[in-house]
Formats: sequence, C-alpha cells, structure tokens
Amino acid sequence: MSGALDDKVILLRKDASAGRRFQVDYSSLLNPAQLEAVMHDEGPALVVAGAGSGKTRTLVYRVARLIESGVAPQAILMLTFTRRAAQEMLSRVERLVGERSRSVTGGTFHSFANGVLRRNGKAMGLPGNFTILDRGDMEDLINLLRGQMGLASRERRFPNKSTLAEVISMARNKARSLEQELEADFPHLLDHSADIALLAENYARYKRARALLDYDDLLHLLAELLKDDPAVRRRVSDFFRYILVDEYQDTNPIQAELVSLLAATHQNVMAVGDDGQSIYSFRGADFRNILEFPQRFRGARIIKLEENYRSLQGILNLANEVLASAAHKYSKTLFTRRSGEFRPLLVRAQDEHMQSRFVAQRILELREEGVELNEIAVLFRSSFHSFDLELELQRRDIPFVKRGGFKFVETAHVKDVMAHLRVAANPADAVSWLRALTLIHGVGSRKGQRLVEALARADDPEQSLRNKATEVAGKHPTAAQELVKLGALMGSLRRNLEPPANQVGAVIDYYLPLMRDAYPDDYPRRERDLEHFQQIAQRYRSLQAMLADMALEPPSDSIGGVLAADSETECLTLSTIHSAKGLEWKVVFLIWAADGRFPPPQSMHVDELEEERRLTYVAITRARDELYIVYPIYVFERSVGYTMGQVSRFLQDIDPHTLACASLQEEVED
DNA sequence: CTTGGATTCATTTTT
DNA sequence: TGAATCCAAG
Repeated sequence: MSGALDDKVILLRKDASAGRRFQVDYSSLLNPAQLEAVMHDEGPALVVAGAGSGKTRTLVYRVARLIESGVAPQAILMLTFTRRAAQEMLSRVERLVGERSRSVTGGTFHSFANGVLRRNGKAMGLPGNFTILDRGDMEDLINLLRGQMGLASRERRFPNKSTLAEVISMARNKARSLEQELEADFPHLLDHSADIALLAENYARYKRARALLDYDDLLHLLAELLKDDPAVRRRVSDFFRYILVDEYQDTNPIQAELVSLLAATHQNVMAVGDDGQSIYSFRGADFRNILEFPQRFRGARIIKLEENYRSLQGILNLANEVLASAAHKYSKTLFTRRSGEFRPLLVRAQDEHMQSRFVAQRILELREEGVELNEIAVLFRSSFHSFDLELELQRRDIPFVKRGGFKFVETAHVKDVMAHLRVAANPADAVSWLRALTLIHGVGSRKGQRLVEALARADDPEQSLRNKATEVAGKHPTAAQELVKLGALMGSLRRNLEPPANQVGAVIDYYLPLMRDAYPDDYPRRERDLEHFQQIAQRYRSLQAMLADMALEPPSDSIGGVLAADSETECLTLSTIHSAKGLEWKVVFLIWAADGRFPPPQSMHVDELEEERRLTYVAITRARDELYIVYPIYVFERSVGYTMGQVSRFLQDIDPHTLACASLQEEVED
C-alpha cells in the first residue's frame, strides 16, 4: 500500500502464462501426489488412496481439469459405487467449472449397463422395456421354477431359494462354472449339482423369454454386447474417452473385464481404490483386481495418496494398528498434519441395554457441547444390532435415520404395488403378474400360473382378465370382481398417459382394500409407506426410469425410522459399516464390537476374517475427531441364554496408548 | 385348489 | 422373532 517510493523489484515468473491456463489453481490446492493424479493425462493409472486421503477430492479435480483442458464432458465416464456418490462428485465439479460438467456420465456399473442396454440391446434381441429383477425377485422366480420342476418335494431336502440364488449369482460374478462354484464354496451341495445346473438353465431361459434381467445379467449382457459386436465396442469406447473408476477394490471380475472392454480403444482408465477397504467379497468383489491392475493395463502409472485429511492422528494410529497384521500388498501408513489430541475409547458395557444407554447419553452430552446430530454416527456390523439402540433413541426423543439393512422397497406392500407397475411396463414380466394375481382372494399359485401363461401371450391383458373373470364367476364371485377391477387398472396404466406419480396413485387406490385385508394388524403403518412411495414417484417423469431406479438405486432409508429423509431436520445417523463406505462424521460410535457379532459366527474362516478386519478399519476411519467403541460382556443368545462376550478379536491386543479402556457403572443414589 | 394354522427353521454385509 | 414350509379343512 504505502512505500510507493520504494524501488522494489517484482519478479516475473517464467511460467506465469502456463500457470494461468486453468481457472482453478490446482497446484496450490492439492498435495503433490494428488496433483500428479489430477494432471495425469492419457493412459492407465492406478491411484491407491488410503482412507480419508482426499480421494473424492482428487477425482473431482481431475474431472474439472480434464474439462478445463478441453475434453468434452460427455466423453468422461465416472463409475462409482452408488449414483449418489457420482452426483455428489458432479455437483462439486460443477462448483469448480460450471454447468458444463453436467453432461458427464456417472453411476454404478449396473446403472450404466442398464442405460447402454436399453439403447443398444435391440441388436442382441433384448427389448428396451426389459424388467430388472432384484435379489428378491430372483429368489421368487427360482422358487417358482423349483416348484414346477418338482425339486421342492424330495426326500433329501433340496436347497432353498436364497441358497440357490447365492450359488447361481456367485458363479456368474466370479466367472466360474456352477460346478466350480459348488466345489469351492458349497461342497455340501455337490450331490445336487445336476439338479442345480438344470434349474440354473431353466432360470436363464425363463428370463430370456420374458425380458427379465437380474443384476448379473446387466453386467454379463453388456460385456457380451461389447465383446461380440466390434462396432458397438468401438462406438462406446470412442465415445467415453476418459474413464474413472472409484472404489476399484470392490469390483468383481466381470466389472474389471467391462472396464477393459470400455477402454479398448484408448486405455484411458484411472482406477481409484484402497485394497485395505475391500469389503464386498460376498458380492464377488475381488481385491486382487486392484493388485493386478498393472498387469491388466500395461504401463499403468501408480500413485499413492497417504496423507490423511480427515482424522486425528490418535484415530489413525488405531486404524494402522488394526490393519498392520493384514495380508495386503500396497502397504501404506496413514498420517495427518491435523493437530489435536484424541485417543479412541473402548467402552465395556454389562449388557446390550447398557451399551445403548451409554451411546444415547454420550450423544446428548455431545449435543450440549455443541456438536450437531448430523455430525454423529453409530455404526454396526449387522443391521439388527441397532434394534435395542433404536428403542432407546426413540425413548429419549433423539431423531435418527437408519441406512442399510432392510429397505423400504423390500417390504411386501411396496413390492406389491411395484408388481402392478412393472406389469404395465413389461407385460411379459410373469413374476410380477403372479405376484399381482395371487393377491386376489381366491387366486392361488395354480390358477395364477395358468393365468400368467395366458396373459404373457395375450396382446390385451384387460380382455384376458375379463374372460377369466366370467370363467370363475360361478365359484368365486368376489375373485371375479377383483379380476375385472385389475383388468381395468391395467388398461388405464397401459394407456400410459399419466405421470408416474398418478399411476402409482391409481395402483394404490386399487391395492389399499387388498392390503387392509391382508394385514389387519398393521396396515396403517404400511399405508404411510405407500404415501411416501407416491412422493418418491413424483421425482420421475417416466415409469420405466422409476422402476429401474427402484431396483438399482433404491431410496436408502430403511423402514421404521422417520421417513422424512430429505427434510432439514437434524438427524443422527445409524448405519451398517458397509453403507457407511465413503462417508465421514465428526464423532463415530461403533457398537457390538464383540466377538461373535463382529466378526459374526459365519465369517470365521481365514479369508473372511481378513475381510472382517478390513471392515473394522473402514469403521474406524469414518471418524474425524472422536471414536467410541462399545461392546457388551453379557450377550443373550437364543439357543444358550446369556453368555460371556469378549471384545472383537481385532481390538483385543491393542496397546492402551492407542486405545484407552473404560467400563460403565450405574450411578448410585445416596 | 386355496387358505390359514401349525411347525420348524435359521438368523451379514448389497448392486 | 419372523419367515418359510407343511398340513388339513373348506
């Protein structure tokens, strides 16, 4: 300001103009490793990013940088774990470079596959109105076929639908034959292998005939399309010149193959991941994908992000120690420059209820200290672990949302409504027809199945239903009436002029009386869910898009809690560790850190234990400032009664300098 | 054939 | 505790 008379020399930097090439000053906003990733141009790259190391930030800046460098936004494809993650990234990119970024394509592998197949599936005989089967639908269909094939009533018990779905799906996700899959993971079912193979064949044929795709089909058919049709492959690959894959450690072999196919013409793949956070092997994910990335993509550049911007060192020390004994290859040690002291606290409670009371009490204290509820989360291994806590929170009027676990689209009444909508969108969808029909009193599985056969062939479902109604009118007048009503509903839905919310409304009007009949005890609660469903429907302009989303990206709120998920009310978060992936909070509680709950009894084998260890690591690294780990000593087991519980094996021998211990005591009145 | 009651069963994580 | 399966009555 002053000193105008000083004869001061101002240095002109050599690179001034080069530095101004970008609006965003990347070099001052990023650390060297992040900058390297952001400035990486062509060719494959693997970013190994520890928890909280600014992974998302790096991806966001790289997308911004590409756009600023003149890459067309629509040439960028971001494959992330959830569509929410993709959207969050895009909105952050938008803040940097403006709305150009909106035409970036992003989503899960499944939703991306859905889009490509809807547009390009015709060539391989796949109609554009195919229906996506979620796991429940898959099981229903398998069960139907299992019954038809006479496998259900055998002397030797044939595996149930969920086991069968598991075997069939796993084999496909891991790109193995059924036989190999059975040998590897289900040796006790090998006796049934011929029948299972037959069932799997029937299942595949049935789906093909009715334009039904399960989750695995989405990926497989896309891979098939890209492999078998060089023209499509070239077109798609040329179109998406830059591919970014988030959470690469959680991809399965098919997804890794898809990435290769998509990058066929240019090899411009940046994969980001953390082998220490691979927690989805039960879904076929294989963390060897990330270890083998350099072999799959020759000449891949490897960049490691080790500096942590999230957690206090005390929390990182515990995370490092938990992971230290894991067998993983890209070893890294998290460190931070954040100042502040905190030592994670291990709290021993007498029983589950004391655990809940401690958590609730500490949360209230935190609120007194000025910590918002939004900044606090309670994590647990399995969804049901929070039941007791939920009651305690309700009692104390602490609002919360629960993520993970049983979702509201999985409830019977929502599925019922969806079945009607799906039939309207794809009349060949026999699974949904059957569901809708058997809701009618007087129509069971037999009549239903016969009707379904007729309906799948008929051009005019309304007419067929009316015919059937006159047929049964003598014996079942009420059933006949219902069939006519259902026909009328279908007629109006298929004329398809209404926005989805109205169509949902029409189905609900038809369905409510049936539901009241079926659930006399708790139909009011279910009615509220359906209202919520109708609200969700208002976000969509096409029924097709809504139905695809319900299978691929269902609304994340679980049932039971407050349904106002998007409302502004401040809320505590309860979440499974899996659903907490990629998120962070100021204060984190981990409950049920007891051996036998975490890790659960069915995950006591070596490989699974490794994954449970990584899961512990993920849980710990969600916390920024404070971390409380709680476990009860007396655990009630249905079969044995109360037993003595021990702290989770992953936390057993931790140095007390890293993890402080405390136990709870009742206040004594004097 | 359908339905509803009785009995048995096994209880993780999710696109 | 709730869901899946079995069984017998209508």
